[in-house]
Amino acid sequence: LLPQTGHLRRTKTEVKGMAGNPDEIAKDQLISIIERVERLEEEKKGISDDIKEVYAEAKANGYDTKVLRKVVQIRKQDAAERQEHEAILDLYLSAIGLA
Amino acid sequence: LLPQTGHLRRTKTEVKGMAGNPDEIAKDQLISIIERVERLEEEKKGISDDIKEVYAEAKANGYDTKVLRKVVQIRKQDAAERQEHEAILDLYLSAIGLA
Amino acid sequence: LLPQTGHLRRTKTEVKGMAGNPDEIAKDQLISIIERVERLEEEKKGISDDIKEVYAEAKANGYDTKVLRKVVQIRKQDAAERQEHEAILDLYLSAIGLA
Amino acid sequence: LLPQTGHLRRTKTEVKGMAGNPDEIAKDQLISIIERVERLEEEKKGISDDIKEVYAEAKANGYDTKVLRKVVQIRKQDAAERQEHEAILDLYLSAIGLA
DNA sequence: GGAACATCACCGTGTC
DNA sequence: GACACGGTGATGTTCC
Repeated sequence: LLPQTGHLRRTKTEVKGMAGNPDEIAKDQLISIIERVERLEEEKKGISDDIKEVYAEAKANGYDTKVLRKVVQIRKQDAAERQEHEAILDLYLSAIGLA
Repeated sequence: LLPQTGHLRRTKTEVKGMAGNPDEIAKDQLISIIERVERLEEEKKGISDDIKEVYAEAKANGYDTKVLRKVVQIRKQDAAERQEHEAILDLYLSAIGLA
Repeated sequence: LLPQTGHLRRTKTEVKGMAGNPDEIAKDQLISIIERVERLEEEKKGISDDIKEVYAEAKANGYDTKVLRKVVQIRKQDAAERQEHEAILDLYLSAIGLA
Repeated sequence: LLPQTGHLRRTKTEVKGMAGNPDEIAKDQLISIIERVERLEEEKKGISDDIKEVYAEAKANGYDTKVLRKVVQIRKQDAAERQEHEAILDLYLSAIGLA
């Protein structure tokens, strides 16, 4: 679990030092990583729930959520395509020395 | 696409009125729904990127991201399981008439 | 739809040969694939219906199908978990260089 | 877990009878239900795996599995529609007394 | 190839 | 008692 430093780590019981020793630091770092990820995933779940709410509200107003989802999807694709087209254009411009 | 109001809707060209007519309202509402969803999905993507960053940073510090992801997953499962066990208990109690 | 062989395929009308030409073979192969999948999906649906029947019969005998489904689910999870635990152990052992 | 007979069941320790008493029967019945479901779900999983295999084999032969899946889906929809159409036709025929 | 995500179908429930 | 709804579990797709 600990970062791989290229050698087998000393076991915890070998460590007699004060707080601040490498193992402690690594442990804190590990906990920090885990908790940051967990915090972000909670936020992400919150957003997902918000999206569901929007669709639920739309449905309550008589919209067909399946169609709505399709619309959002298509617009996303279009946006991606536009970006793609610009990238190609840039490529062409570069190719003829007009970057 | 428009909310189903139970009758055939007037076509747009029949409408001569000022802003504020039902079609306009419906259109605005539709746009509002789409944009709210799109905004939220952007936020969601941002969070996903943040999570990737955390893992990337961890990897740079020598951690095995595969293991890290596993740890996060296990902790999530454990939390879910605790909840699940309570739900099962309730279910069983109900089943034997001790709700 | 046809398998990509890396070159543009001859159109059907160009082919004058007897049965056994590549296009025929490809066509037969395609039909075979589709029909095998369809046959299997029918079987699968049959099994799903059988499962529904078992639950329906159980319900008729006074069992709470919700609880029954839960029991089946739990047993499946338990089996999966046992497998999972071994996988985690392997992963951890690898992580500390004891693969 | 046991079938609901409308009253709280005697606890097991109250039962002094020989094999063949109602509790034993209920228990056997319960086990039978669970095992039949589990057996069927295994079969179902087997079929699913078979389907995956067919697609894998098709892929190995150069087919685009995404397209293949689409084809299967469309054919299924068509079949369902045909059935639907027949049902509507029957309905109309009944309506005019030509059932 | 496996995990995360979105979609889809089913089941149980409330309503008329 | 059928139909619509929400929640839940399975399936298919995408990303890594």
